[in-house]
Parts: sequence; structure tokens; C-alpha cells
Amino acid sequence: MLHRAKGNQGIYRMKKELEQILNQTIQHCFQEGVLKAVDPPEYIIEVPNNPEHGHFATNLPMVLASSQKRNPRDIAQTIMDHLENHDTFIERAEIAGPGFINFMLKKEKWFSLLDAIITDRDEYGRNTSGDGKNILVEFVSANPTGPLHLGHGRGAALGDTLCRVLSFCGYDVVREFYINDAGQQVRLLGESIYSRWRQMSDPDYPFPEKGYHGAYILDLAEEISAEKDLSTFGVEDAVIFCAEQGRERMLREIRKDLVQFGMDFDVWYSETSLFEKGLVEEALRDMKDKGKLYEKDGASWIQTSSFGDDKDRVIRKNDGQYTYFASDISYHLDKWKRGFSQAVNIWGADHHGYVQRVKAALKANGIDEDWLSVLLVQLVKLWEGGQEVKMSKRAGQYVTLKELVEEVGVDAVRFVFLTKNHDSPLDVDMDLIKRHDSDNPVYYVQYAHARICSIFRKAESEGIIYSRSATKTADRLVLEEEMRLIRFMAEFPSLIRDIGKTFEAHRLTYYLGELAGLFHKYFNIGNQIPENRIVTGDEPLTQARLALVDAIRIVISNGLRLLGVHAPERM
RNA sequence: GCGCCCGUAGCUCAGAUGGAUAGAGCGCCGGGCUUCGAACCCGUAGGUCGCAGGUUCGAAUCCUGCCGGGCGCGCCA
Repeated sequence: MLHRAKGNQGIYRMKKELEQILNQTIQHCFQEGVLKAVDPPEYIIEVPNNPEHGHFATNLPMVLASSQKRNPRDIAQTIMDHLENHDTFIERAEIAGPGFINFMLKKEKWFSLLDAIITDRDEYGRNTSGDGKNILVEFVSANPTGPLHLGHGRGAALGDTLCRVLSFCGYDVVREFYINDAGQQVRLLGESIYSRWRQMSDPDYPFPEKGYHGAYILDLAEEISAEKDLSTFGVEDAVIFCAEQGRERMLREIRKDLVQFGMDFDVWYSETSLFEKGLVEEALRDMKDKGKLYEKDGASWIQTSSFGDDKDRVIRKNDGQYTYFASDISYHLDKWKRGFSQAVNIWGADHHGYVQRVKAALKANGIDEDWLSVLLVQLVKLWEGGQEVKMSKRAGQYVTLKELVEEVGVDAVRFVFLTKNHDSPLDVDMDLIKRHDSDNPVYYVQYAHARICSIFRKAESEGIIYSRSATKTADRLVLEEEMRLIRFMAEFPSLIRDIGKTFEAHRLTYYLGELAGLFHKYFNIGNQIPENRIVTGDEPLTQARLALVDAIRIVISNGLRLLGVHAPERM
């Protein structure tokens, strides 16, 4: 299979090249004796925040200082005097501050990057860091007892975007939804539905104490009883029937909502199936054989406390019933046995107490705890008219994901759900999310894309044929704003790589906001000074600038695609 | 009480592996369209990075203690 070498684009490639030059240089300095030969130190090459500090900066002289017993600035001078093989790469190097070396690269290096973006197009940003390894991402995993709420939506947006990013990083990704259908909740769902049905003819019929109060229960009761005469069953059979039917119908709804939200799952994994296939018993037997279980007070316990948990946990109650934890362990062992090299769980933050014990259980089974990453998603609060929209899941009064999506659209919801670190609570302001201006971050980014498309329409209407290349004309890009845009776009591939490693999907929304901002500023200088427009009477310059904004359009479009957000040509 | 997370501008939040003068959006005030989309841009103001120590050439970032907030600590699911 022939394809372009991926994963070495942009800043990443440049850093590697610079690193090679620096490594060679200090080795030669060691050999020539101008630096005392020591183990090569760990140093960084970074993109400075301050543009005056060059394109790249390294702290190499400072980390060498203690072993060399010399002033970092002296060492910097020595290194700079011995720089080799850099004629086509480094434009200028200078000592700065306490002992940094700042590098300015040749402009051609940056311009060739512009061509790389235009050539790679949809593929720009793809890398091979995943190396084809398979990774399981489990997310949403809602109980099939009610509609998805906003917290589920946030987890869904995070999970789906991570999956898209991980695929882009060369992982083989499996998306999985774990259906918690084994415990009392589904039974309770059945009781709730049955009770609502009975109440149609007998308003005084009791409703289960911890039953589900949402209006959807009544809908389910009506649907189910319309298809099947429940009075032909005894009470127990009717409740079981309602539970099964309710589970199926809720799952269908959940899936429909998720598809509408822009995602689907590869695997829908039922908790009940773990019991049916005997996996729970198998896991317990296995752990018992390994001596990780013991009996006390008529119950079975697992020794998680030996593996980082606060205390041991009951896995089978003294009435013979398994605890939720038992199926959870066997579920995760099954994930492991299915051969995934890595697993990611996205849980609501209220489950954070379980992270340690699940990891402990894995360790008890000889599995490295780093194999599993658990991301906790904090609460979503809704605000409208300056007031918090109070929700109560227990009373069945809450805004569902479906309602929010229908009101403000998939794009806005997905985007704002990723505007913050998953670990901090999120306030969603309905008034803001519905606005069609720069206050609404998703429109700000989409507008940049649409605006660029508009520029191309304009160019076309003036008879300009875009050459789709910057090779011959890019040296006409002399404005500071233009260099800044190119350099910023160069960071996109390493950003994607980082997100694939750290799972910090929100960094993508921030990046796109900043890129859109740089573009809007650039566009506006043409409003003041006509020579700074993209489409001008100067043909080569116009071609160069079209290549630049084409690249911006590509990066925005690729970023939005990873977020599951549309990149409109008009809006 | 124990464990995890958090504390950065008036508000909401970014600040990857420790780096140079800590950033953005909103809000306030003031500006910019007869010409590429004003769904945009520009400018002013706003900070003991919760507090106190420590590590280091260098700390918002790492360590310790304290203060303040959130969540979790069932033979519940």
C-alpha cells in the first residue's frame, strides 16, 4: 500500500530537524573538547509565546550549565559557533535572556509547509502515533431507563471527538456503549411503566417508591399497551414484559438521539449478556483460583486493598446476589481479553469513587493500571435569562440532550461541550449559544470558513484561476500577519498528536478559535488598506494569498470535522 | 474523618513535557463598512495566579502544610 509519509508534518518535523542539528553540534563540541563531554541532557525546543523570541527557542545551554560548570550564555555562544548543516534551515540564531538560543528559520521552510497543507488537504494533521494499535473507547453508557440528559451529551461529544482524533492518529478505534441493564433499574422501569398503565383505569394505583417519574414513562405505557393487551398477563409477567419492552424502546431512542448528535457505536455491550455468557462466574472463579477472593460474613470479597483501593469490596452479597462491581470487573476483564492495547472510559464525575477500585481489580488480575484511562466528565448546568435552569433527574424534570439539540443545533452543542476541560463543570448559556455572532464561539469559527469560501467565489467572479500551489509565489507573503498564520497552522499536527496522547479534546476548540481570530484580523487589514486584500490586481500576490487562506480553510475544516461540526461554505 | 478534583482579571475559563513581560472571550468605555461577507475588526481599563513555606539558574506549573469550594466514600444500581 503506497501512501504519503504521514505524521511528520509542520512544527513536529521542524523541531526534529532542529533537534538533530543541535544533537550533532554538541556531540562535535564534545569531541573537539570545547565542551566537557557529558551524557546528552534532556532539553526542550519550544515555540515561544513572544514572537520576538524567534520561531523556536531551546534551553539547551541552561540545562548544560550545571554539568559544564559554566555560564549558560557562554555555552550558548560555543554552541552557536559550532552549528553545522543548517545553511538551508536556520536563518539566524541568537542568545537571549538567561541563556536561551532563539532560532529564526528560513522563510522557504515555512512556505513549503503551506504547500504541504494544500497538497495533503483532508489528510493534513493525520499522524501515525497510534501505530495501528487498537483502542477501546467506552462512553455514554447510559442506563436504558430514560432519555439522555446533558451530562450524557457532554460525555458523548468528548468521546466521539476523541475517537475521531485517535483514528486520525492512526489508532484502530472501537466505540462501545455499555448497557447497564442487569440490575434493579430495568426492573424498576418495568414497574413504573406498569403502574402508569394501571393508573389509566385506576388513578389510585400505587407508583413504585423509587420509580421513574418522567413523562416519557406514560408514553411508554401507552405505546406498549397499545400493541399488547397487558391485562392478559399476571402482574409479575406484565412487569417483566414492560421492563423488556421499555429497555428496547429506550435503547432505540437513545441510539436515535446519538445518531442525530452525529455519532454511532460499533458495539452495544449488554451487562446482562455478561451473566448469560457466564463471564461473571468465570471471572470470580478465576480470581478465586488466584487467591484474590475470600469469604467473610457469608459474602465474597475481593482484595482490592492490596492493589491501591481504600478497602476490600464485596463482590457477592450474603444473599448470593452479585454486586454491580462483580459485573464491572468481568466487563473490564473481557475488554482486556478482547485484546485491546488500551482502554478509555468516559464516566460521569459522580462515579469517580469507582476509578480506584476498578483499577485495583485490574491490577489484582495482573493488568497494568495504565492500560485503562478513566476520564471524568463534570456536571453541565443550563442558564437562561441569567437564571439557572433547575433540573431534577429523580423527579424526571430535566432538559434532555434531544431538546437542546433541537433548539440550538448539533454544531453549537457539540462545540460548546468541548470548550472546557472535561474535568471542570460547564455552564451552558442558552442566550449565548443561540446567538449568531462572535459571542458564540462555533459561529466565529464557522464564519471564518464561510468567509474564505466567499473570497474564492469573489476571485472566481473576477476570472482568477486559483493555481492550488504556493511554490512559485509564496515569497510574496511578507506581512507579519501572514507569517503568523503559517506558523500557527504548522502547530496543528502536533496539537492533534497531543490530544491523542492526553485526551484533552477541548484544546481543539481553543485552537480553532485562535486560528479563526488570526484570520479575521488578517482579513480586516484589507478593509483599511486595499493592497492588503487577498484578491488584488497583483496576480502572483493574489495567488499566494489564495494559497494562504486555502490552507486556513483546510485546517479549520479538518479541525471542525474532528469535532463533528459542519464547516459551511455559506451561512 | 479519609480519598480524588478544583482555586488564574468583575464574570466564564485557557495556560502540553517547569522557561523570558501570565493570555482569551464576555462585560464596561471609545472607534472602524460606497470596494474581498460588519455573523468581522481596532483601542482603553482590569492580576499579591487562594495563603505560607520548600525544590531550582528559573514555579501558575513540582513537593509539604493550611484556607476555601465540588464530588465520592453501602453486602445500592
